[in-house]
Amino acid sequence: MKKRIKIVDALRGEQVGQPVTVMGWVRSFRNNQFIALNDGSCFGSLQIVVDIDKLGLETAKRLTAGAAISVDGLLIASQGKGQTVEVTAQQLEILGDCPADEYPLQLKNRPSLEYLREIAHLRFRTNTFGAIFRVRHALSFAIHQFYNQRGFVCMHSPIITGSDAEGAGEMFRVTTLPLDKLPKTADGKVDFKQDFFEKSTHLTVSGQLEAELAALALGQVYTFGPTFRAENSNTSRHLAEFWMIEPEVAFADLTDNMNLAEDMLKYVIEYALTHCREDLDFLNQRFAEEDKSKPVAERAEMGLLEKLQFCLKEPFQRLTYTEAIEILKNSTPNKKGKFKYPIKAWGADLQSEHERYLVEKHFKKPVILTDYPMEIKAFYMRQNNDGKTVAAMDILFPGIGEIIGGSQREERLEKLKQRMLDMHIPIEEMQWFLDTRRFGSCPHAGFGLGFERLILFITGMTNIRDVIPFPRFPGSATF
RNA sequence: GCCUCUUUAGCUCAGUUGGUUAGAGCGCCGGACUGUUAAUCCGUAGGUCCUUGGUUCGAGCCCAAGAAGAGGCGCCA
Repeated sequence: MKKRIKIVDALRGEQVGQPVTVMGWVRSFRNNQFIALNDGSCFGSLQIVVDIDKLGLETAKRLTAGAAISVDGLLIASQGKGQTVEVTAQQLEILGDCPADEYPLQLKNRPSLEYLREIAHLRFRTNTFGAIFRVRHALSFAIHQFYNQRGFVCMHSPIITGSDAEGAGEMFRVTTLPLDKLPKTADGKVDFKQDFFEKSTHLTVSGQLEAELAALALGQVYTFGPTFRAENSNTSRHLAEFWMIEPEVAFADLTDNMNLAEDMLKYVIEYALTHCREDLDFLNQRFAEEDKSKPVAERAEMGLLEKLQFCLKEPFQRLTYTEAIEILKNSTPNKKGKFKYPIKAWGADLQSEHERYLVEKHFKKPVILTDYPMEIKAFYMRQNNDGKTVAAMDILFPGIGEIIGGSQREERLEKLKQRMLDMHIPIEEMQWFLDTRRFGSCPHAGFGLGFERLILFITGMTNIRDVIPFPRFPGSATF
């Protein structure tokens, strides 16, 4: 293959006056003269100027939207308005035709996100999804960079787990047993001794427990991997397969945990703002247009970029569950009976409507809620001295709700065992986990960040199925 | 899983109280065009009105069931 320069580099204009080869996909062909060429290396397209007589009508007709071409030419300062550089074509080769009468993406059409979801294999080629997936990459990279700079070890926790006590919901079974004739034991149950791992196994719902094991030796670790939930969740915020970041830190308490989470979120937002400017500008514009079509009462108070910058300069609002209940109890919607689930007493689990009120109406900024009632939280969270709350924290973001859930972990063996007994967690199968508390236990804390929810927030998209290349959800594993 | 809404041309959508031959913009196809910027201009074609059943002289429109999609809720990240 001929050596090409990427369009992102060509647009920088440093090579003006030099012969170049560029390759990409035609976005549009105007006036028998101008090709807008995009190669995915950046949001923008490069203008190619062709001489129709030299090119020939037969070739010109094949310059349809989506066609892959290679162009040799001279990179020059643009002779027209609207762009700084362009390429005058000397040689043009069509690498792959794209029949316009069959190709579903035409530049001037406005396909809906729902329609693009049905052709997810092609939606990468649109402005919107190009921008989203470049931002997704940048955020992924920024997360690794953030933890690397702080001396964390990236830990690849297992995807197949033999533990069914991770405590985070319904799991997908992993098996090689023949489903049409399952081997049975004497008492009629499935005989997993004959399965691949000689035991019952599932896809992981969390890497946290494994991360704890590593953190109690390496000090600071994080996982960044796929996570699976077999829940029948039909919302714009849930996926059956999603990516989660789970840091775990030894010698850290709940405050350290909150500081780490807030620092990380701000770091990656800042990273996106400085490294994805062009893509975010487009998404910002898209967000504004979407907003305009909504009824006035539902419109966002801030634009996308404004919202991201606001998050950087304001400290997140930190308050306890107990304080939040007081605010909610005395809130106008609660008094006027506007909540579907009215706040009556301490101990109730907060619903989406309550979280949204706190974040979007009361504080108007990201909120960290801490010290939840023990009864509504997981077994591994550290019990507070009051005997009724645990050192948990949830970070709530506008529009998407819970983006981070975490806690200081219960490091005291007896308290942890008692809690597991109370909650019917099979202690015998969890000895490997309890060993951390037997041998050199120490205070430690961690949290889980839903990667796609972070991308939702930063891109201003509203459906989680639009920020992962090939979404998996109940009834759908196409592509 | 529950509630609400939607489904009309390739895409995005109008379609009046149930009444003749179902419309628009864009795209596609054909033509024109050497400084365009979602290029523009001219012309043509294109429909299982989601499916099935029902009411009616007559259904895109009313009723029932089903399918697909979206939004909200629950579960959570």
